[in-house]
Amino acid sequence: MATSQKDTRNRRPTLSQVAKRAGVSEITASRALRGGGLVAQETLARVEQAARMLNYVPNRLAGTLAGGASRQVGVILPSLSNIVFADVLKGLESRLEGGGYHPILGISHYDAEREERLLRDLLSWRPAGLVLAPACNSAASRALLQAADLPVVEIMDIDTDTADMAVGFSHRSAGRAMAHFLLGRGYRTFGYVGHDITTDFRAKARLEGFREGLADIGATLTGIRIMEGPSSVPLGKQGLETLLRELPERPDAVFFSNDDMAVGGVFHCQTVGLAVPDGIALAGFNGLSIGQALPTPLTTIASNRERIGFVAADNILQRLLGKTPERIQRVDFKLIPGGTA
Amino acid sequence: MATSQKDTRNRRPTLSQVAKRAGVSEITASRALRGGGLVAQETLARVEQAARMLNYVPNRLAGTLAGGASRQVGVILPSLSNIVFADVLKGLESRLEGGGYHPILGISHYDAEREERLLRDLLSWRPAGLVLAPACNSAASRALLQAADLPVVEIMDIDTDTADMAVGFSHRSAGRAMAHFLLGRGYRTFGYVGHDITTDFRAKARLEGFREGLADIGATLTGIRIMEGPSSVPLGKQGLETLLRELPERPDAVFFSNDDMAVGGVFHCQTVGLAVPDGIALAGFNGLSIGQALPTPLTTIASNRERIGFVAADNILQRLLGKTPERIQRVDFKLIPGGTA
DNA sequence: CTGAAAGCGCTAACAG
DNA sequence: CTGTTAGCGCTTTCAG
Repeated sequence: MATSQKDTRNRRPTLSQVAKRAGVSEITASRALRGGGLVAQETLARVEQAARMLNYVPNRLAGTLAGGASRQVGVILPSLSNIVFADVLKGLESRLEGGGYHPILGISHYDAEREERLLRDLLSWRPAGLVLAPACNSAASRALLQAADLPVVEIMDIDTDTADMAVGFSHRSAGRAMAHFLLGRGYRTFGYVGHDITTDFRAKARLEGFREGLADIGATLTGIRIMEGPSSVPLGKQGLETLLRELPERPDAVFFSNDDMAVGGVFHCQTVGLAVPDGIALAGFNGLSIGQALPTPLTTIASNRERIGFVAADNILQRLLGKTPERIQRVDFKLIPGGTA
Repeated sequence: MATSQKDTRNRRPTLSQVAKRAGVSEITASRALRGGGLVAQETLARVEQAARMLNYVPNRLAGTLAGGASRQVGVILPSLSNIVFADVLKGLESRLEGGGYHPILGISHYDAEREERLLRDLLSWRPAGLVLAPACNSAASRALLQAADLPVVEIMDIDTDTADMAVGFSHRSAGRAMAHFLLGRGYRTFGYVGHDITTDFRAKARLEGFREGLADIGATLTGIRIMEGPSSVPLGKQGLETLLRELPERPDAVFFSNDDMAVGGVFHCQTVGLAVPDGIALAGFNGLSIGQALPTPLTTIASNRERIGFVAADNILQRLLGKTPERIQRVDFKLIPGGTA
């Protein structure tokens, strides 16, 4: 009876079975399997063989609960709708994987409440660390993080207050940089086409920076078009079309919330036969490969997203090794002149 | 001494502390917090308050170990380099999140050995289920899955043997469909530009299907250009350029391994002033929004990637509820005529 | 180098 | 509706 119950409930071999088979105690089997040379060569071989024969897969829930380190890292991203956060995740995963760690993922959809719930959920798995691209700056989230007492890396922007560590660059500065570049090219009237900035506060920071940059010589935005929904190529196409229709005079240059949107702008111009950059100059943000493959490469600002993910993961791992990386790590943007502005 | 040790090691409040504070036993607190109405209203309120005051975050490692269901789902994808698998992951996450589950992620990089290691690693967390886009068909992986005794969904292609459940469509059929469509349009000579098909066996299946489809009327591929590295817009651009340079006669139509590559092809034609589709017809695969936003929308085959992820997650959850979804669930492709072929 | 004992934080199984 | 008892599978002490 008791046997049959065990059979149905959990047939997976346990460490104790491995130990029995190898003729050693549980703890010796444990030490052998975890490596570290605390066990005689011969014993090690016997345990390893026993494990192999039984097709043993350790139970890390038990291991972690008993005091081992977790080897899971919580990751909260606001979206997976464009390649940007996929790139970040790729960088994260590649560094974590190297250390034997795995990301547990949550998507906040730029929603504070959701972010908070995710934080709680992921924390309940007692991860070794946390990486998040904050969707906003909620006090509740901050409190949770502070109390959690584990390495936390906030990624993408470094302008907001940091609970623990931050990796990324200043989006505000990026906006300013683009403003200055376009001014340097001689453009004097400007438009902006963006996706929903009430949710994407980094896009908003870029826009603010852009405005500040223009203000440095007294220039301003003559037209702004904010589209609803997540950014995309079609949305940018539609956005530029709308902006130009609404505006009495065509601006010299248009800055887009990101490259997806800007490529859409390029397509609009191709469609209506408007020359770029002579008829109108266009600039994006992110440095996606698609923009660079256009017949006329897109003027944009490259962000090193994969590296941001990689460095963030690395910071967590460093911390777990007892080191203390810089609180704020810059992975800076780079302006790409391109040919559209 | 003992106290100070406890302080440093783990200051997080436990269920027992919550229980004490609420004046009930641990198990009552447990029942209260898990919901289900097994506890008196008043008791529930007291426990909830105690938990809130202590800022209690349950330890799911302990919970799962003690017999609860895991609420983690292992996910293995071959790549995050283009939007395709990000879309899948998005669909997966959105369904899992609704059920209170979270994905633990691994990227196989189309490598069998790596996939196997990931499988072991993820299994060691005792997930409630597994979703994977197989990178290949390794026997070792299959054995692991069979022995694991948990719901497993293989996604993307449904042509290969399925260990448990499968969600997706036949990539071979997709290739055939495109061949037939192009033949129907009157094209008679064909080229192919792809990325590395030794690793991406789904792209390979599409190519084989395409060949078969052409063979149905005795047509063949006059030129094939396989590029190294992961697919991208620049790679497709370069690929078409190379193909056309190498070929004595320009083919009527070129099929690309996917939309990223095909958009690159479109850009090449724009660059050299080759008319599409009159000078040359181009077709892709995936139905990415970028292709549809081109001045001339790309002829392609749309795959419903987000839905594949969603359905896969749903199958896992169904299974955990004791239901038995169809072993093979079709989320079919759809040919989009577009204007480039 | 190996082992015995104790316990991580929680929940299933029985009782009341 | 609530409590007691006994683990889950592993690792940390502390002893040899």
